Amino acid sequence: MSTRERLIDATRELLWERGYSATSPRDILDRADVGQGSMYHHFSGKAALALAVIEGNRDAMISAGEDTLGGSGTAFERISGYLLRDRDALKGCKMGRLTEDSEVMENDALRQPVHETLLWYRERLTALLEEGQRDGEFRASFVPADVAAAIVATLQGGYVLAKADNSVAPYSAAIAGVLELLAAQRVDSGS
Amino acid sequence: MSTRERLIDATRELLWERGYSATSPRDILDRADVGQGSMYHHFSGKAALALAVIEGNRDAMISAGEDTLGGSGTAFERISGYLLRDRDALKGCKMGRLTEDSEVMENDALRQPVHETLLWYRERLTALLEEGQRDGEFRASFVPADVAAAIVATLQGGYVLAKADNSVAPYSAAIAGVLELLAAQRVDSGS
DNA sequence: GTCTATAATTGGATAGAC
DNA sequence: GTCTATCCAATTATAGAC
Repeated sequence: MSTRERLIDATRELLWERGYSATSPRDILDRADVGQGSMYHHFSGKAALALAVIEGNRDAMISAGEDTLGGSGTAFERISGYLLRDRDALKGCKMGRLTEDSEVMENDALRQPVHETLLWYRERLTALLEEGQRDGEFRASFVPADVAAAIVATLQGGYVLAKADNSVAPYSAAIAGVLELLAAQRVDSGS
Repeated sequence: MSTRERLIDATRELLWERGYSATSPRDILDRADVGQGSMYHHFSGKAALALAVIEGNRDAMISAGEDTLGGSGTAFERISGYLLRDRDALKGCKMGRLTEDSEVMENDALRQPVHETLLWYRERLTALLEEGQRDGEFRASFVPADVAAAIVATLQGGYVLAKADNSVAPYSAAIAGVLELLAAQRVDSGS
């Protein structure tokens, strides 16, 4: 693995674990086992390195999302597959956590890929819910864009609850809760 | 207002705006318009000052929650009143944001009041949803503790979406979405 | 109780050897 | 391309005057 790749990987891990502000160049160099000069040879500084990482995360997350949400099965099956995907809830979302990092939110270049990722998920879920309503799978009694936002928010908020509780239990409960409510929207749900 | 109170207020604002790690003693002293020595006279350091603030936030948030969730009206009315309460979504939750601050989560004393606050809300909403099911207001087709976690998570995640979008729109959509799903659980909802 | 001065450490970046 | 040495500012805390 190249020095550049080692820098990217170390930064990716640290941004996930501690965020941007709390990650120092020294932390990155120690974890990548690289000298001071190498980082400033490959990148103009900490912000440029972080930007490369965050843009890579955006691409990977959108790709993974399309694999799950654009797969086969009913809309409900695809959404529940997405929500129940195996995750380390105590680590949280590598994108979502950056929204609580002021330094990231105040830097338009860094905020942009975070924005694009979460927007993509809301839009993709909106399209899937609309499809479900059109096909008669779901009742027409909810607004797809609203429920899409609620689904993404439940995931993001589930991580918040897990971290506060130092336990995955409230994350799992939140996911289960939104699925129970969504299941009741299926026309064959018997309600 | 006493020097001590000014220190507390300045710290409360800064913890909400930037979190704990990104707030320096100097930031606090500047905003409180207090000299270096005063802070170390009233508190043992930054952590002790933050603890006083976070515990105060916990007490205020639980008190405000009981006012709304323990008020009059049906369970649905009280929950929608809580969710639709006027909030500055771009500022987010002063407690929730601390869960993304590693320094806070790794300090048990600081994490404890954050945990207690979010736990209290989940438990209070669970009790309210159970009450609604017992009274025949809600169907028995959902697990109260799951939906309670989903409601709190939607709020917390709604703030994440708002910050990423630099707009309150996705926050409002997420709240609307969870309310649309919950409304369908009312026995007189016609679904 | 509050102030200014200062210390020790870390954060982020640069210089220049190899 | 990578390294070590170094620089300047900011962070957190202490000392000691008033």
